[in-house]
Amino acid sequence: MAKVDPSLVAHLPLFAGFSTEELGDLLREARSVRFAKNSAIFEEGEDAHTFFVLLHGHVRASKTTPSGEQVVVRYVSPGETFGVAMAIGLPNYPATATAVDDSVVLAWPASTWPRLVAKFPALATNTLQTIGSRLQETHTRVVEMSTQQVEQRVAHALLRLAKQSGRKVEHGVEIDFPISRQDIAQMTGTTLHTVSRILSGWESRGLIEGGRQRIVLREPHNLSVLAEAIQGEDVPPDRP
Amino acid sequence: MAKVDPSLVAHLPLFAGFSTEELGDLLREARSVRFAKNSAIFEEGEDAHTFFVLLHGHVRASKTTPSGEQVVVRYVSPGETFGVAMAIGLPNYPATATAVDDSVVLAWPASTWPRLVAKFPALATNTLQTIGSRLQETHTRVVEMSTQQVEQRVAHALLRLAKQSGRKVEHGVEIDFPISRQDIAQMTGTTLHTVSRILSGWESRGLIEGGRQRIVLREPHNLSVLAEAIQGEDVPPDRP
DNA sequence: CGCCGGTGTTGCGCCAGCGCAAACTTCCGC
DNA sequence: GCGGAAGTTTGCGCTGGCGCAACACCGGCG
Repeated sequence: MAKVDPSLVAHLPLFAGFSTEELGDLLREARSVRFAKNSAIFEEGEDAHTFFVLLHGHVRASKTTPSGEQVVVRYVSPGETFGVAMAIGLPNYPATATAVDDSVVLAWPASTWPRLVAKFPALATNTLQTIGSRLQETHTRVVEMSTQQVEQRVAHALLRLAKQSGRKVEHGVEIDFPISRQDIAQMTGTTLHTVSRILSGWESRGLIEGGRQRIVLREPHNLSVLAEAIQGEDVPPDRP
Repeated sequence: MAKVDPSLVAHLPLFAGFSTEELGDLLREARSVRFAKNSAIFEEGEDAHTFFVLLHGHVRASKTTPSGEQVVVRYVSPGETFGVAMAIGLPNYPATATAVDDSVVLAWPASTWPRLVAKFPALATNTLQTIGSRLQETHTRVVEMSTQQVEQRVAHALLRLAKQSGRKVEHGVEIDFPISRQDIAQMTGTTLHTVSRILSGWESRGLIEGGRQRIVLREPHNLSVLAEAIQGEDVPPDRP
């Protein structure tokens, strides 16, 4: 637990439209907490006692099916909120959050939410925007899973990861946190075997450079070409 | 365009926590509009000039891919909001809305949203809850598409449709609006051929009763058994 | 420094579901 | 009541991607 400098977080979408004093008010109620790499921040089903803003590091949100398979819901980047279950009326977390890297978060007790929202209405509208974009992204994912082949989906996933967490590196853009083939499989609805095969193929074509929990995009452009590959070039069957 | 009786809509989630006068205020700004079966309410990409509450009928929200394939995002039931793009900061509708039945909606000009939210903060929090549940549902869909076979996904889709729009009928529960095999395919990420085969199979087993744009669930229970069918009964592979 | 567990690669066989094609049924408009 | 369009069913062959299995690699720890 530590004090947080308001100026460091003032630009985050969640705090848009807040004055310095208001921001101070808000931050006074938060604790700053550190989570070690691979530690759980909260578990699916646990009661949603806290909501978070990620300050540093990366967090994976995932859901587990009754039969034990995991699906990655999203990766959280610094500046984003997560664990806002109670804001949308859920008493329990709908997913598990794991720090994939050493991470630092701001944490508010969920019980403060109603009071904070009443005091700062912008909090509700800002959160609405955030949840709205996530809904959009998730719909995009559904559309991709419905219409595209595995290879294209993986390409899209990598490009998205690179955009949101890419670090420029000598020969391209590297995804800035440890990510396994298994993780990518769980993001795209396929198996680690298939992902491995696809990445191997791309690596031999020079599109990417792989490694243990590590991926570098060497030719993002050619990758996006691959991602948009058309399968049905003919006229779409319309509705009446 | 017509007046709307506040008492008819007071119980809707969007208006939770509103006094009768406040509700009157809100409704005064809305028009009531009728859409004929199969008419478009708005199109994907169009600027989001209006937001809606469905009073009567059923509306399909769908997205179209660059290559022309359609994916059904959801079916809207009476009492639900739709077209709230601007509330989440989008200038354009992210999907197309089509009346699948003769439908009646309440329509507000999008331009009134900021003023309404400022005046009635509950509007923001209620919408947040709504969008939040939709996000949950969409995540569920992603998980299903990632882990289940087509047959199970179709079973889930039918059960969900029956729950939200089922009409009790002599031999079971009928889905209360016209829905084609194609529609179901677009909800579950498969083809109308596969859906047709699956439904035929179920019909011959007496689980359902089909017809042109019509489905009756005769044995919902057995259908849910089918939906939960386990493929990997073994121990799940954990993370470290 | 050598072992060991987690991670990644690759070959092989199989099958769920797709694509194509053709026929059939139902509804609607004329 | 007749024609045609939309929706549905069904057969058939093919293939993308899965499941299994074996192996290779890397990095950390004792």
